[in-house]
Amino acid sequence: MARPREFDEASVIEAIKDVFWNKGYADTSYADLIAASGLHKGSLYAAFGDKRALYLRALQSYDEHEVAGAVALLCGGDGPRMTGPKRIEKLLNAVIDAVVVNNDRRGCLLCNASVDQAPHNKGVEDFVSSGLERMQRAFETALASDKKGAALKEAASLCNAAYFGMRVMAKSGAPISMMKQARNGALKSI
Amino acid sequence: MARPREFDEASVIEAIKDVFWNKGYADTSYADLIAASGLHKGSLYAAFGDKRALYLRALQSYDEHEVAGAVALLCGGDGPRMTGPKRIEKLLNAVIDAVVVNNDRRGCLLCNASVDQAPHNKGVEDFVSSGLERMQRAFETALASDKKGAALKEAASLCNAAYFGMRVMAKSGAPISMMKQARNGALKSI
DNA sequence: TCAATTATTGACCATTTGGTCCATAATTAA
DNA sequence: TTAATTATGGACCAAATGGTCAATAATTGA
Repeated sequence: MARPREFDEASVIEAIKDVFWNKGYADTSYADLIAASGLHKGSLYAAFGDKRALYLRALQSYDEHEVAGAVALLCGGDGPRMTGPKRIEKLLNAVIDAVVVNNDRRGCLLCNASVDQAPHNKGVEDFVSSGLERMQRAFETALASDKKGAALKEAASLCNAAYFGMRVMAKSGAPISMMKQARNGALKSI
Repeated sequence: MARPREFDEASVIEAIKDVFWNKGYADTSYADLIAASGLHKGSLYAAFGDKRALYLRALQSYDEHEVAGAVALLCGGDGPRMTGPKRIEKLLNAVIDAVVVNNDRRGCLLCNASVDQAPHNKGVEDFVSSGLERMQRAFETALASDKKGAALKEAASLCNAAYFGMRVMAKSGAPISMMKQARNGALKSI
C-alpha cells in the first residue's frame, strides 16, 4: 500500500553520529547532516525530527555501540580467559591506539556532549550519566576478583577517572607519552 | 590629550570569562558579552576584537588564575609545610568541593575549550595543551620526594588523568560518591 | 578655551541558521 | 490499472547572529 522507506535507518544514524562526533553540535549544520545522510531536508525531518532529536539518536547509537563495547570488554564478554586487569589494559590501550593508529582525536562523545548539549537537552544528560555509571560498574566487575568492598569501589573509580582523563588527553592533544604513562600508572595501581 | 579608558580591562575579561565558562562558546552571544562587560558593542570590539579574540582572552585569564593556582598548590607555593600527597589531596578535594559547596558543575574551562573551540582557534589548542602539561609537571613536583624516574612520571600522569577525569565527572553530573571514591583511589595509589 | 584624541552609542547590515510546507514522484495492495 | 499512501525535493521563511560604521560625547594637554 505504501511506498517503502528507501534508506536504512541505522546507517543514516551512524553517518549522523560521525558528523556530530567529528564536528560537535554547534558546528554541525543541518546541511552537513543532509549531506551525510544522503537524504533531503524534508525526509530527514519527517524521519527523525529536528537537530536536537538527531543528536539524541546519535548519542544513543554511541551508547549502544561504543559504550556498550567498552563495557563488554571490561566485563569479559569475549570469554573469561582474560583476567580483569588484562581487560583493563586492553581498554586503555584502545584509547591510546585510537590516537596512534587512527589519529583519532575526537575524544569521548559522551564528554563532548556534556559540554555541547547537556544544558539544552535533558536526554543528553541522562545518556552521559548513564554511560559514566555503567563504565564504573564495568570496572568494578573487572576488578571484583582482586578486591572487595570499599577498596574495590575506589580502585574502580580511579580506573574510571583515569580512563576519562585519558580520553580528555587524547582530545586535547596531549603527547602520546603522557597517555602511556597514565596507562602504566593505572595498571600498576591495581 | 586623549580620553582615558573608562573601564578596567582585567575585570571586563573576568566577567567575560565567567560567561563563556558558564554557557560555552556557541551559546554565548555577543549580546551576553555586552551585558556582562557593561560596555557597548562598539567599545567591546574596539577594545578586544571579535568573539574569538574575547574567548582567547578569557582562556588566558583562566590559565593565569585557575590553572596557575592549581599548579602553585601542587608545587607548594604556600610553603613547604605540606607533603606532596597532602597537596594533591587538597587539590582533589577542591574539585569535589566545587560541586558540593558551590554546586559548580561548569567543569574545567580548558577541557570545555577543547570541545568548544580548539578546532577553530589555534591559540585555544595551545592553551589547552600547555595547561595539561603544566599540571603534569606540577604533579611530578608534588611527588618528587616519594618517587623517581619512570615511577614518578607514571604516578604523576595517573594523578593528572584522575584529576581531569574527576573534572569530567563533575561536569557530567556524576554522583559525589563516585568522585570521592576516585579521590580515595588516587590517594591510595601514591 | 580649544584642538586633538579616543570612547561611546546604537542604528544598520549581510549571512546563516534551523525549520516549514507542499506539489510531485514512487511504490504497493487490490 | 488505479487508488491510497508515503517518501522526496527544494523553494521558502522568520529570527538571530556576528560584525561594521559614523556621528556624538567626553576628556585631556597645551
